Amino acid sequence: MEFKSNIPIYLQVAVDIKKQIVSGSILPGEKLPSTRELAAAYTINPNTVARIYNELESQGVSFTRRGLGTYVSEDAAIIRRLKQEMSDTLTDELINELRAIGCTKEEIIEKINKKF
Amino acid sequence: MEFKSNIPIYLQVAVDIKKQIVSGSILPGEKLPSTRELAAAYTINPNTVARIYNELESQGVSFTRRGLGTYVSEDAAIIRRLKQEMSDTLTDELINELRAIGCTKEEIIEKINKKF
Amino acid sequence: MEFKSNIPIYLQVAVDIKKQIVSGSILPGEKLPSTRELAAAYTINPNTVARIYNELESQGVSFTRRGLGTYVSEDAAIIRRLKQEMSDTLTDELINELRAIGCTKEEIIEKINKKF
Amino acid sequence: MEFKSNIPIYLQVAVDIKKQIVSGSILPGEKLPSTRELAAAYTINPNTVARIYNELESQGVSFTRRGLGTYVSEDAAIIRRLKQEMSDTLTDELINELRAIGCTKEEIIEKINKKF
DNA sequence: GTGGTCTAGACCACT
DNA sequence: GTGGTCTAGACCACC
Repeated sequence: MEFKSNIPIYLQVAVDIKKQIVSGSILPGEKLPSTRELAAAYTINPNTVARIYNELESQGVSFTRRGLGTYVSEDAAIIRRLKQEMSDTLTDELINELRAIGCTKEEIIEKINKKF
Repeated sequence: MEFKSNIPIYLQVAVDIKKQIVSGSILPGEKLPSTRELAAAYTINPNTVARIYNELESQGVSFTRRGLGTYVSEDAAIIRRLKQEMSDTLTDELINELRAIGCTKEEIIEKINKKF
Repeated sequence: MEFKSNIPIYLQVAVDIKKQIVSGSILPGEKLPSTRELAAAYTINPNTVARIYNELESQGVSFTRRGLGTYVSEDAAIIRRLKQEMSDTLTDELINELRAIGCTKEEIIEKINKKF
Repeated sequence: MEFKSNIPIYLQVAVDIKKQIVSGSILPGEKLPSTRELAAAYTINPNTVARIYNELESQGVSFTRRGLGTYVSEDAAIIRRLKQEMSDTLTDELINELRAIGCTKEEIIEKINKKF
């Protein structure tokens, strides 16, 4: 994965993991990679991974079992909320960018109907 | 403007200018800033500006008048095509992301109806 | 301030600051010490202070102005919620400890009536 | 049991034992563990245990029968006084904290009525 | 083995 | 000056 320079790595990776959770490629209750594994996978510092897992945990997306590892939350409501948030963000971006270049609401909806 | 590290600056600026053209903040036939002006505005190298104007001209978006400067094309069809291209690219990208996290077409359209 | 060994420093200091906010010795909107100042005051590492302010911010207790500093939230509802949380925690502790040594509810209430 | 770093271990263990006596999990007249047993139970030094029993005996909570061991006092008045002391100390501490964050007597009593 | 915490020191962007 | 991020390396508690 390549990182964008203007967004903190820990946020980019957190979003990446959240996408995998929301899309179902990581299941509720599933164990996430160990901090050292993930650090190696992204070639980042283990402390940065700790921060990522911290971020996820503070959002209720994951929880940790001491000495065992970090797990995805099994709470379906949280996963739903997460999907809601992420799709809202993406939709907002879509609307703003298209509006900036002068698209009307109808044009946008037409595009989506055609492209999806 | 902030540049992303993984995309050439000249492309990022070209897209930025094209957005302004497509949205109407720069009008057909209008004179674009001089190389030195644009270099100063974006705090980039004048060589990079030359590349930007090359890029725009090769797409038919602008043309140069020897000794006078660079002008936006007056051909409405080209501007329309440009808007079409840009909005398509944006829509494709974001729809892919939205699909990846499991959004249906109906969900997206509903969101747009609500937020626009 | 002396730290208890079994509780993370960043949590102890965060609680300490929250007490000051709830009790009114730090007012809503007031500027908190700079990270380096607080680090010196508690003789801890600036990184640990960053974590403390992070913790407070993620709880909505504070916010930061880039290049200016960290400020206590001006949202009265958040301060109220904070007081609620902290008094609940203390009351729970009081109840649990006294119950552990065999006090009845009536004894506890009598004590409070007498001591307060 | 976890020890706090800033309070002598012998005092922490003495309090722990007194809690058990006051709550009734250790009965009046009951034999307390031998020095070596208690040292093993808390993984502390036998010398520290001697100090603990000294502390208890000086408060009249326990007494030693030469060659037999240490026993909890059978004097109900002493146990009552002990309970009084311990619950007073605890209540004082926590009431101070609650007052410091601006809780009124009524709020605390209401909370206790709700939670107990 | 796991995550959690802390220090030290660096570089960045913003004001 | 401010906070924000990241790396490096250490030690701890839990399993």
